[in-house]
Parts: sequence; structure tokens; C-alpha cells
Amino acid sequence: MLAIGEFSRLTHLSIRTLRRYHEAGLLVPATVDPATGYRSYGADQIPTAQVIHRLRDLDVPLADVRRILEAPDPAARGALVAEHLRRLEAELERTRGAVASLRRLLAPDPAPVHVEVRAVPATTVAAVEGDVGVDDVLAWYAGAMAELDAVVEDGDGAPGGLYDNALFEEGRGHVLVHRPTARPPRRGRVHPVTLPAVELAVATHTGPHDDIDVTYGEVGAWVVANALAVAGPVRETYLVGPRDTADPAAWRTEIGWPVFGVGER
Amino acid sequence: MLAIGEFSRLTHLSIRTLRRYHEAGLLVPATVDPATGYRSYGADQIPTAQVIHRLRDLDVPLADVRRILEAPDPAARGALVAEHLRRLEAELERTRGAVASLRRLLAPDPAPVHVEVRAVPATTVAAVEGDVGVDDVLAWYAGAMAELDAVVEDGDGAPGGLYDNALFEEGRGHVLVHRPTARPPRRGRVHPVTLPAVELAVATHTGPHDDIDVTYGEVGAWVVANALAVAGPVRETYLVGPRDTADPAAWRTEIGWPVFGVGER
DNA sequence: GTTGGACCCTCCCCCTGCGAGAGGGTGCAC
DNA sequence: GTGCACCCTCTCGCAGGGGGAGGGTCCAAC
Repeated sequence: MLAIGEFSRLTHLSIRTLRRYHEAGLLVPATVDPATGYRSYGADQIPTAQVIHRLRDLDVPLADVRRILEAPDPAARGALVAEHLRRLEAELERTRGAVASLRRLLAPDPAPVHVEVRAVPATTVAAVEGDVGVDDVLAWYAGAMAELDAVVEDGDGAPGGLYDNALFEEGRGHVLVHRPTARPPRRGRVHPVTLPAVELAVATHTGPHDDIDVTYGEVGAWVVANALAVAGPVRETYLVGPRDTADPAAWRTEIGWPVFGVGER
Repeated sequence: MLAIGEFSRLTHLSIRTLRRYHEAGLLVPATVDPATGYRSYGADQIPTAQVIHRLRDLDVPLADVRRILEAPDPAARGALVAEHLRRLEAELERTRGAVASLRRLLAPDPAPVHVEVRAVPATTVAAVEGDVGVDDVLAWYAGAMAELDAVVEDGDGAPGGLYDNALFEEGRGHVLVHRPTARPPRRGRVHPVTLPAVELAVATHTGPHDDIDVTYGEVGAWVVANALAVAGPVRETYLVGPRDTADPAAWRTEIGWPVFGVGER
């Protein structure tokens, strides 16, 4: 039996951390003296401590570590670990994007953004809509667009999306993706929707979506400078997107802010 | 002038977060109404907000973000950012190591570790020593070993290190790296040191150092099982290390715990 | 037998970077 | 003047610890 100090030396986990893991039910000492509260660990708990150490190195939350340790068999354990490695992979991808975007943002002379107001008539489109959390929006979008593509054969124009402000402000909001078509079908989640006529302050964003908030900022500043007010969800139109080319630098996205009060200044 | 809500929409930073950035001095509103406390932002602050957003996406601490924003010229800014990207790179490398190590730890049938006790006589070596934080130990080691190699021409044996327990327990401790040689020189940080004679419980670890705590655990368990006590800093000897081969899988590191009370059982 | 020191215990506050909510003031349109 | 959107400050919560206070326990040396 090992006192907590010895166990700490053997595992390179601090005494404090071991106590916390006990409290969290992650690594319960083999015995605890009921009179003194002294913790004793068995040498056979060292490998468990090391697995926890590795998982924490990977920033796996304690709750998930517990789930992994409680897995009934090595296969289930492996599956849970693999799941986390995938999460890590995604995180890595996100980081790569942020780095690239930071580099572009700090690069000299960004191309100026051209903003103009355009009247858009009411349009009937085939759409999929739902309430989505901001973290899930990419996955949701991919699913919705795939369904849309499967159902709409005679699309005539670039697909687009409408994003409620609440999505950005409260982390959750209404999202609608659509494809324009002459006869919008009704199948599965796909159904016809008539988008109302609006005046749109539009600008076109070129490049990956990591940078899209820059163009958003430009449009917003323009709208403010021209004394307009915003009315309704932002509209994006994917003129050239991942369905058209694998090169994000070639993507072209039209950003439209519904406005009113044009030309007051 | 933009109210905080509008600015929030334009930058996709929550109102709460903007207030926090104000409080932290990161992004101070252009004006604050002294009567109501209402914050107003200028459209020219949008790019700054976006840079902060990118940096935070990369988990750059707010204090460092401020330092970057306060940099006098773009060149200095770029240097600071590059510094952080390097940190990120290192982090990534660490993560890769942890993943690989986790995989090995979960892999079936690890090779059993052979532990034995060996009497080591007092030895005089050329050494570099210092008090080091656990996070800096790798960098410190690299520098110390380079200096040692530059000064010791006639080394006769594998280099090694002595690591105080405090390094692991308190995050900071005494470290000594050395090369055995017949005539230890005294130059720069290098000086002769006589390592005392000890009984060492030794085991050899094969593979990258990401896994070394596993072997540590084995040695520790063996020491406990054989009713020995530990006396003095752990000794490592780099039989085959990064100086010998670039393939970490081929590394061989001898781990020695100074013990006494041998053979009580 | 007691004293010193190493070791262990619990409890509480601190850190970062937010999110959530309470409780209250402000600005503007109808 | 009444509702509503918007803004303010304040406090509390989170993970995953670090740091320290204040006190009990064990063991060997004197």
C-alpha cells in the first residue's frame, strides 16, 4: 500500500490532483483509513493513473475520463478514446483555420469591400429550416444541404441560407437553407418557403469562411454610415462554395443584410 | 458610433465578452457616456475586435492579446504573433506525443520491465546544474547538454541526469546533467562533480520519453514490493538518445532509483 | 516520554474567460 | 404614460487546478 505522497511520486500527479481525482470518483484509493482519512493506493492503480494522466494531457474533461475508465471492456474504451481523438482532430483543423485567417488579417492591403443596396423581390424556394446551436451549425448545414440536393433536381441558382441574429448573440437561432427552383417539392424536411421581398445591403466575400466576419464588419460599418436599420435575418448566397470547388480561396459568398431607410444621408 | 449591441452583431463577440474586454483594457470603447455608462464603439474598432477574436480562437491569453495590440509597430506585432504560433506548434507536438503514448499504453501486452539492484561507485563527472521549472526542463536540458558536449572532448560513457523529486512534486527542482570523463574540465557552467556511491534500483526504458513514466511506475512498484526506501534524486542515463539516433523508438534510457534497505524481504 | 519534522487531512480563496441571471436605469415610439 | 428594447453593474457558476491556513498523525531521535 502506498501513501498519497509516494503514489504522487510514482505517477507524477500532484497530491492535490490525486485528491481531486478521488473526490471526482476518477481514481478512488484502494483503502481510506476511516479514523484518519489517510488515503492508500495499490501499486496496481499506477497504470490507471497513467491513463488518466495521458487523457488529461489531451484536455479530455474529467467527466469523460471517468466514462472511459468505466467502460466495460477494452473495445468500448477504445471507441471512446477514438471519439476523443476525432474531436482533437477537429480542434486541430479549427486551429489551422484560425492561424491562416489571422495571417490574412494581419497581411497588408486587404482588398476593399464593395457594398451596394439591391432590391430583391419575394422568391419561392425549396428550403430546410430548424433551430440550431452555433456549434452545430456546420454539421446541420451539411445535412440540410445534402437533403436539399437530393430532393431538388431542377435548381436554378446558387443555394443560400438565412441566419437569425440570435444564432450569434445567444448561441442558438433559426437557420434556413434553400435552393431556388421553379417548382419547390415537399419531401422529408424539404418544403417550399416564400422569402419576403427586401432591400439588401450586399457585399461579396471571396475566400474561406474563416474570414467572413471581416466582410460582415465592412457591411455593418457601411450600413451604420449610411443611416440604415437592419430588419430580419442575414442572407448568405453561396455563389461559389464547397460544392463547386475544393479550393476555399476561390469561394465566393454574397452577404446580404436586409435594411430599410435607404439614402437618408 | 455604435452601441454595444450593434458592435456585438458586427463582430460576433457577445456583449458580455465586449464588456470584459473593456474591463481588461483590451478593447476600450471610443466613448463612454459618463452619466449612463453606455459604451459607444467606432466602426474603426471592428478590425481590432476581429484580431482579438482570432487570437482568442487560438487561446492566446487576454494579457498576451493586450501586449500584441499595444505593440508599437506592425513588425513588433508580427514578432509577438509569430512567438505565439511557435508556442502553438510546440503544443501540437506535445499533443501528438500524448496521443501516441496513449495508444501505446492502451495497446495489448506491454513488454515486462526488468528491475535489478546495482551498486554504483562514486564517480567524478563533468556536469552542469541548476534549479529549473518543470516546464523549462527540456529546453534547459538541451542547452546544458550542448554546452557539455562543446567542452568535454574525451567523454567515456553515456551522458546522464539527476532529477530532484521537488521538480515533479513542486514543479521546480534541482537538475544536474553530466558526462563521465577522466579529466572533467571547468569552463562556463561546466564543472567537475563527484556523484556519491549509491545502490540503484535500475530498469531500462526503451522508446520515446513520452512513456517514461510507465517505467518509472514499474520501478517504483518494485521498490515498494521489496521494502526499500528511496534516498536522493533519480538518475537517468541516456544509453541511446536523440544524439545517437533520430528514431525515438530506438532510444534506451536507464532509470535508477537510489535505494537502501536492500534484501529485507 | 516528549519533541521535532515529515506527512496527511479538510476547508477556503484565487486564477482564466467566459455564461447566466438578478435588479435596476435609459431611450423611444405609440 | 406605458411598453419594450436596450443598457448598466453585481454576483454566482464552470473546470481543473494552485496556494495557504489550521490542525491531526506517525515515527525516530533524544
